[in-house]
Amino acid sequence: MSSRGRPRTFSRDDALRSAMEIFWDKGFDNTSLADLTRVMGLNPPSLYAAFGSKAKLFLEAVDLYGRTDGAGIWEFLDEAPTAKEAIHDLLKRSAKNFTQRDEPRGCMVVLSAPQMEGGDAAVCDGLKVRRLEKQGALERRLARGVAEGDLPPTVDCEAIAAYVTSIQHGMSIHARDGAPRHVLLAIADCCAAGWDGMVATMRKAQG
Amino acid sequence: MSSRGRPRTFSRDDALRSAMEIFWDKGFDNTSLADLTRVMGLNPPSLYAAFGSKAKLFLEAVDLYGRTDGAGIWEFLDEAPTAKEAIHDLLKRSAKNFTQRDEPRGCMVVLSAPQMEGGDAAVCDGLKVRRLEKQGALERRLARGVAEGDLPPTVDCEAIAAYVTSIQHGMSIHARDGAPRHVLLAIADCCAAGWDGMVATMRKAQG
DNA sequence: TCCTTTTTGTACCAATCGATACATAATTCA
DNA sequence: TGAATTATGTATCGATTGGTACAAAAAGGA
Repeated sequence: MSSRGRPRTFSRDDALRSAMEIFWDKGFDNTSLADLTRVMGLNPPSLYAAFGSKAKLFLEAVDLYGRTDGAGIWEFLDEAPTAKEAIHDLLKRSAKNFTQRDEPRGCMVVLSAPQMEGGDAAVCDGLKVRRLEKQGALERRLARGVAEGDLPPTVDCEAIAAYVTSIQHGMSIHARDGAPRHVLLAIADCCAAGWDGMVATMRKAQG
Repeated sequence: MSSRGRPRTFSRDDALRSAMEIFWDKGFDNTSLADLTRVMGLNPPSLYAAFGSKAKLFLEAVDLYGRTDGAGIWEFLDEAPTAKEAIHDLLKRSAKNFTQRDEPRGCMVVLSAPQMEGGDAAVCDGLKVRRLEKQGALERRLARGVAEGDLPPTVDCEAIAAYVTSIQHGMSIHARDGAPRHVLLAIADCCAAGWDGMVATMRKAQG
């Protein structure tokens, strides 16, 4: 593409990963440009030339997170033979992923920028969109379970998807509060233990 | 007490409530001193004389939240005849409380300051302590259910308490993401629908 | 009345925030 | 080689941050 001009002396990918790590650890607001230039090993003009702005860099970092450290959580969702197994596996993977050594605890998409008034709109919306995308994927997986017969047609897939993401998002807060891995795994087991009764009892449009 | 000196011209209680409302809406970091002095109707020296610092004001505001807008959620916890009813009521009240008109959505204790590296330690720890206090109250209510026989003695009260708070904390994020009230209520119903199967299936120390 | 105590408003502090101007260095293309 | 292009390091921008110094004002106590 652009081979003209002075070549950059840093790896864009490495710099982006460093940015991801500190954004994940400190969050968008608590991470300053001084932090970023330090861990990325470059000066502000290079950062802005390569990434545009702090907010754009953050969104690229979130995408990298979704492709790397955050990806494993969702790996078995579509491969699981039943919706029940898919959900239980998702929550167990979340429990493990949120409590790994040498990594910030919890999910970057949930924690790194609170959905508060006055926050950077692009950043907050970007994270919200990513959260809702995963919830949509979950809802589709549940609908597939209905189509394949391992879930009764009476279940409300939207409600259950919201229920499961609620548990998963709450896990991130527990992880940041210091909950040990076995507690997060126990949360996943609570959901699994109640599953059969839930899908048998619940009905759509209970209003 | 101290009747000497020039009397203050503002109501400390009213000012604190105004501070609570904007902290709840914008979060600790996104709320500036300029915001606070504007909505509280006083100048910085008066704010510091009355409340000490931004962080101390915030913690007082959180306490006020716990005594007022956030209190209703927990009202029926100890009065409910069974643990199951107590939990289902707690989550239904949370769903309603988190989606009220003319109030910020979600729980102030969960949302207003993310537990991130580099944040104000007193603020983050203060919120964490309040979260864990509620989780402890929940765990005690479950233990009471065991003692009174409406829960089998095999259940892991710590795990279930973490499971329920996970759902509740996740609800706050859903509320901020714009989920309508009926979706949050459906989450509460999912938990209730699975309850009997969960307590019948789960066992302590499954490791 | 005078002294002490406390609050008030103005004006301001040093520090940090995200973001840039500018000159220089390093490369490709002609 | 010379022109065009891009990246680099230094030094800094205006704005905003949380927090105060200071003197005037308003009360009680002697």
